Amino acid sequence: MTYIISSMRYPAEHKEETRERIVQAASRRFRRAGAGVGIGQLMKTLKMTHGGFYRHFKSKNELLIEALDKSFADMQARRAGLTAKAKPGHELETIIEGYLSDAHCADAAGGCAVAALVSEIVRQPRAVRAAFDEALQRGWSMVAQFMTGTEEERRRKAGVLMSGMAGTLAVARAISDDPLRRAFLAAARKTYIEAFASD
Amino acid sequence: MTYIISSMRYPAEHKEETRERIVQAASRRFRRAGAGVGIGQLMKTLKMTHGGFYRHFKSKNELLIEALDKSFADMQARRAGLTAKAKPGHELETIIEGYLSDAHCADAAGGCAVAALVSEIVRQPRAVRAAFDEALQRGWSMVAQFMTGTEEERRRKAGVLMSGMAGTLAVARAISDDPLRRAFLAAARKTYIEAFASD
DNA sequence: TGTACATCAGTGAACGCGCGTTCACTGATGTAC
DNA sequence: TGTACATCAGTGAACGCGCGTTCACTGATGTAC
Repeated sequence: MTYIISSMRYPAEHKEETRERIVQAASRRFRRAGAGVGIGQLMKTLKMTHGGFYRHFKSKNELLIEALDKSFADMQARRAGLTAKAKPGHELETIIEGYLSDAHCADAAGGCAVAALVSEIVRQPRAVRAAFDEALQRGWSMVAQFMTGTEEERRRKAGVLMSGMAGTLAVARAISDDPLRRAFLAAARKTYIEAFASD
Repeated sequence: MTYIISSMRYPAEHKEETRERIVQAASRRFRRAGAGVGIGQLMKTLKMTHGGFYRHFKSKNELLIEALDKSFADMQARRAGLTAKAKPGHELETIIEGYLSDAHCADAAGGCAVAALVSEIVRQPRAVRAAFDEALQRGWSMVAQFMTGTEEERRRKAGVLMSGMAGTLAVARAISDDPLRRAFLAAARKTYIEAFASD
């Protein structure tokens, strides 16, 4: 009974660590290069071969789902840190400034998964879409706490704000002229703050 | 001299017609299924084989660019028709209502290319990105005429509005629950109209 | 402490598949006479 | 009007390539004694 468990050659952490390294790398890669990134390319980054991948995940979709979850969790954590340090009553402003910053625009790999992958998600299998969907709602309700109105209203407002900013950020990334892109982001920050954080 | 010209077997329109049918089909297909759609699949829709494609385009990228231009042109035309029929002073409201309508949400193939393809565009070759970029600016300046402020301000406001709505629409398409999606779109229409069309 | 054995994370060849692109061809049509 | 010929839009086999996934294997490590 305990035989099976005690016969593990590696410390239990070893495998778990590799798995996490894969999820971590995938989370960044997918955001930077899209959901079309191959298992082979990905494993090469980790100095491993593609075959070993299937010791950890039963399919690429399983990885995509976990990588998305990781992206959202990281974003959530960073946002929590940001709002905790913000002047009370200015949390929304801080969120908007951060989301539409030049830094976030330049760092797709470490940024919001919605901005990086929106239009690709609709084309993914049901399970992936469902994971994305859920994470989305979770992310929004965190932002909703800084809104005014009934709970329903606050959740909706948060959704409109966050999805709008995601679109704006994604479009900003498609603008190739540097000063134009920066001016566009600045205008967007101003507009979103006026519309959502000026009560 | 005239020999070469006069020796064409088909009426000059024939080839041009086929080419236009390809662009038309591609324009819809790319918006529905993403830029990853294959030449083979596409030509099959038109009851042709993939080989003939290269009589009309020198590469898939050339088609992508033309299909994007077509998508933008169609959208522009539809928008012009909509605003022409709108009550004077209510053009922006009409644009927002139309863009964030349930109908547009359900019709990705016939809808806005930005909402359908934003996050994929950044990963396309330079030439494609440039075409997208230009079309974007053209589309925005059309909407800008209904804004207030200096020309610069109006263009920026138009960009923020349109890119925000594109993100919101793209996210709405990822929401799988039907009533939730509709409520989300309704909330978005209200928010965008208040923020942009209530002067 | 030293040796025999079991485990299994990771390797790399192989699979079937669809991709973008090329190319020798076919056959319907137009023109020349 | 009838026949011979030229054109070229469209066909379909073939190419090299990367994909997701499978699988027999290797070899470093842990456990049993």
